[in-house]
Amino acid sequence: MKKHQLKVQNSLTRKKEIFEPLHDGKVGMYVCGPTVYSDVHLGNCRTFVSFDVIYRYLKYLGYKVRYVRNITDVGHLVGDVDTGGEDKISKKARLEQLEPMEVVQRYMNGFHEMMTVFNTEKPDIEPRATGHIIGQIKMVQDILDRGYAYVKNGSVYFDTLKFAKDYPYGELSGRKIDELIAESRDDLKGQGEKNNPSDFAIWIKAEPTHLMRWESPWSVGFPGWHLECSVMSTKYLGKHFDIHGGGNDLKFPHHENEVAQNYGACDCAPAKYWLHTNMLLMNGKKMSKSDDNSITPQQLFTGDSKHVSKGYSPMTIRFFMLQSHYASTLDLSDDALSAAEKGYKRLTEANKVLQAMQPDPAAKAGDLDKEISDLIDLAHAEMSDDFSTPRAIGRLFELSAKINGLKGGQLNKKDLSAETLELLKTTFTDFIYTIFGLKDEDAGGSDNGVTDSLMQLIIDMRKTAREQKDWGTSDKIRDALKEAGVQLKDGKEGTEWSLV
RNA sequence: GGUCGGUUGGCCGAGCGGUUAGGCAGAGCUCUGCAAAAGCUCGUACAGCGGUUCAAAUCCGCUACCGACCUCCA
Repeated sequence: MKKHQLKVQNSLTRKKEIFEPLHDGKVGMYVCGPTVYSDVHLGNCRTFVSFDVIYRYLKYLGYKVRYVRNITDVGHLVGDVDTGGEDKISKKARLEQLEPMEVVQRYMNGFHEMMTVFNTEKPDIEPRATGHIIGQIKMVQDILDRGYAYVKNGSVYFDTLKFAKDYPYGELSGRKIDELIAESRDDLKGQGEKNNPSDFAIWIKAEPTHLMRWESPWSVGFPGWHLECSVMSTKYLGKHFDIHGGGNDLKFPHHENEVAQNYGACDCAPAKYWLHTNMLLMNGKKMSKSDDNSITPQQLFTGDSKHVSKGYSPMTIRFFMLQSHYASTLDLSDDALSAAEKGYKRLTEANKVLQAMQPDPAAKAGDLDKEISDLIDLAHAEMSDDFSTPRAIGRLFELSAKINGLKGGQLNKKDLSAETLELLKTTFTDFIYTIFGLKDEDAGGSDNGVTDSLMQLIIDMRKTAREQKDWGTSDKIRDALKEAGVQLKDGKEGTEWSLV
């Protein structure tokens, strides 16, 4: 099979580029993780599912990937430093009368559980900001030494004006420093200690009531939010690494300032490729914790929300997410979810049929063989084109029609070579499980095949009834099973069943 | 207000200058004892108005909506 060149949409250049890792065969990828001050919501999950697929696909292509995804457990403020911003973790701890680390542990656990439910692979390193305070202090010092920051009353601010003279500040987010300054003229809000409104804190002096605090050369305080990512990506992936990812909403100011800090500290650009996932919408608006336009994964599973008519399984939701491109917005709706649910079932059923299929001994490669090989090749090409899961899924559906056609006798198995059948099988397995990270949910598993035996017995009894043209009995069996949620499927080679 | 992005058939969602995306729903046909499942076929979508081109959903301009970022958010 031809190997397709991987292309990625680089936010930094706003172009789709051929992916070339800095070190042959290896990829370093840093993704901004969650701030663990409350339950994850579905929007977070979408981003991490997107990067999970990217991680999986890179590995599938044979790269040795180091995937670093941080946990922000300090430094992320509510509001601005100057306007009395409070650390999110600290605030939650104060409100719930918990230790800050208790808050962190609680929501980090919840986050991990949800990531498991969505079947995402664990990152190779999951560093936490509080574990890297020394590194952060060091970087603040480096930035100060190189003249891109200044100290004010124990806090340290990044000097964006100075920086912008030497480097292109705003490159990533498309901001212009002049406009950022100009904006402030209209905005009469107090600038506080900052020399310029576009400056940002890299070390913050802690108020006496502040729970999380560390000694530093400038004050007892805590690091600025953007700093942790600069420090931890550098520590684990090097000064210059391959991929930096995160949600679209982090582009500015978070990622922009991260870049500035890296240049500021060591004159080096952190990532070669910046990948940004787009937002999950609900009712046409960004799903957001701040307003109530948000649904928790749990609510979606149980259907306990005004936004859905019923519950949807984690894999249905994962599949739903993969049906759109990671860089497009995705609008969550009940209709879309139930369509995804049926589509997902169609795909998994086709896969079951496929895996049970045996090649025809007299098989010869014909037109059908080529059609199928071409579709397989296309599916790979789609994935290599900026991880286009929706198009790859489209190809899999086209292949599903072929599979069902072979099974139903509309297509002839003689036209499909054993090699291509085998390739088709591995393709489905690779895509569904390895790359898309979907997993079987209805596998009852623990009843030692009792269900299968029972079903076989019932199917046999119905078969006998049908042979005797006892339609009353056979239809009663069929209808009663349907009522119980079991779908009988009469085919050329006998009857099969599946859960509805 | 500034910057950027979007507007595709009943619903979701690809598409980045010429070719059927795909899924769900719907219609017809085949198969079936009747169904279901499955297969095949079909609906003549591209916000509006201009322009460029042999050719535009796709490029350019204007208009209208919608959204994101600019302040914490994946």
